Amino acid sequence: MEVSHKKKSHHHGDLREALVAAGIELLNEGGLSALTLRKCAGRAGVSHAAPAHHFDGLNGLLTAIAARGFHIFSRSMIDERKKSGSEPKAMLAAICQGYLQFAQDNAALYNLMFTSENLGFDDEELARRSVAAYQILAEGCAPFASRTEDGEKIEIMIWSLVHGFAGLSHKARASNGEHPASKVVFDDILSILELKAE
Amino acid sequence: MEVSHKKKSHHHGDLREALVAAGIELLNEGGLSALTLRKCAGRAGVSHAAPAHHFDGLNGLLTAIAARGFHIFSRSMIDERKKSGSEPKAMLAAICQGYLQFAQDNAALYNLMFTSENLGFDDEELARRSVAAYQILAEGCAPFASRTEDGEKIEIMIWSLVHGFAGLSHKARASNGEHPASKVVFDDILSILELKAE
DNA sequence: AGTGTTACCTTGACATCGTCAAGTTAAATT
DNA sequence: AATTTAACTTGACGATGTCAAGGTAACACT
Repeated sequence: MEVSHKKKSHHHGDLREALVAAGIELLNEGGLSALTLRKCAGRAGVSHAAPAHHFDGLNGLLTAIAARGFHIFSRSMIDERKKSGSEPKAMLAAICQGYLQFAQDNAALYNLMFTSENLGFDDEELARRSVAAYQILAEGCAPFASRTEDGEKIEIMIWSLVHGFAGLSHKARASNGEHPASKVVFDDILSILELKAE
Repeated sequence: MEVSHKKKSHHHGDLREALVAAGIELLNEGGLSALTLRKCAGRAGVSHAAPAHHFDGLNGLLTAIAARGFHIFSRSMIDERKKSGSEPKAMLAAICQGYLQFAQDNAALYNLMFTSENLGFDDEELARRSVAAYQILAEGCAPFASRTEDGEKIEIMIWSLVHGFAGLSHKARASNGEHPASKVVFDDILSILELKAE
């Protein structure tokens, strides 16, 4: 008996992973309304009821997809951070760049991760991956937390800022560019903050 | 023939309004997944296909609900602003308070308004109401736009901040209080900005 | 090697959903 | 009063999530 993850047994090679991948594909192609248990099953080449043996219904699949989303999300932030120098301000800007890049390239997945009502809060993998993503942003904020101010407040402020900007940018792209947020780039906003390290 | 709004004719008094109200009720009670054309029709006391004569399918109803949402949203910000003094900083804080109060009391409706893919972008009422809501926030930001900095950037920054904070607060309430954003209040974040009028 | 067990998947059914076509009833118009 | 039109109903269709029951291939064990 296996530990429940990574089933590589018979009929299908790794159905669980194939279903998650198919779900992300559908999300990118047609948004949340295009993501369907039956269509995921179809793309994976199995019958419509097969997913039930790997996930607790649709919400279970959504939870697994969100968990995978947070993994990709973290990678996007880390990749950008690696490309920046070691200067605190540049690093934070790079992390935010990775944040916004992911949100832009995976809009439907991002919304699923952050605004879905039906995710399993208690899922271990989802909790771990989302906390890990937050850690990256928090590390980027750490140099700017002076001893008088609570570092947590800085984190929440930056997180709110980038999260909010991502959401508004989505709407800016949906509307036909009439949206106020479309003309402004995030770096300008960060510079207004006049953050100072230490 | 009427102008399409405010049908007070026969069988039902004002079905259009009743359907929107029922939709908001369902949204508050069970989230987006509980919002159904057929259930709205049922609550309004009409048959399942009646809504089709007032809205362009489900997306049309969602659009009307979102438009009504922006109206309530604007009222919430205006109400709080009235309760504050005339000092610029207090006014902006009050507007944000009304913003966050609405987002908290109507979480599902708020998410529908800001993250739904299926709203009619081109709907006249929705566009008008959402622009009106943005105006309120923009007016609150105006005193802080120095001539050297583009006022629009300040608006986007504040909007991103409060929008992002609202979204994170939703997740903080969904998770069981373990979320970082739950311990911090928005006023603390606003004070970090050290905004100065003029 | 043969047998039983179990994990993996299929088939079929059901209720619910959005949508469409056609019909019905009541109001408005002429 | 007759006709037109607006408001709603009825019935049907395909798609969806979920459940129950069955089948099949891999594995375990004697």
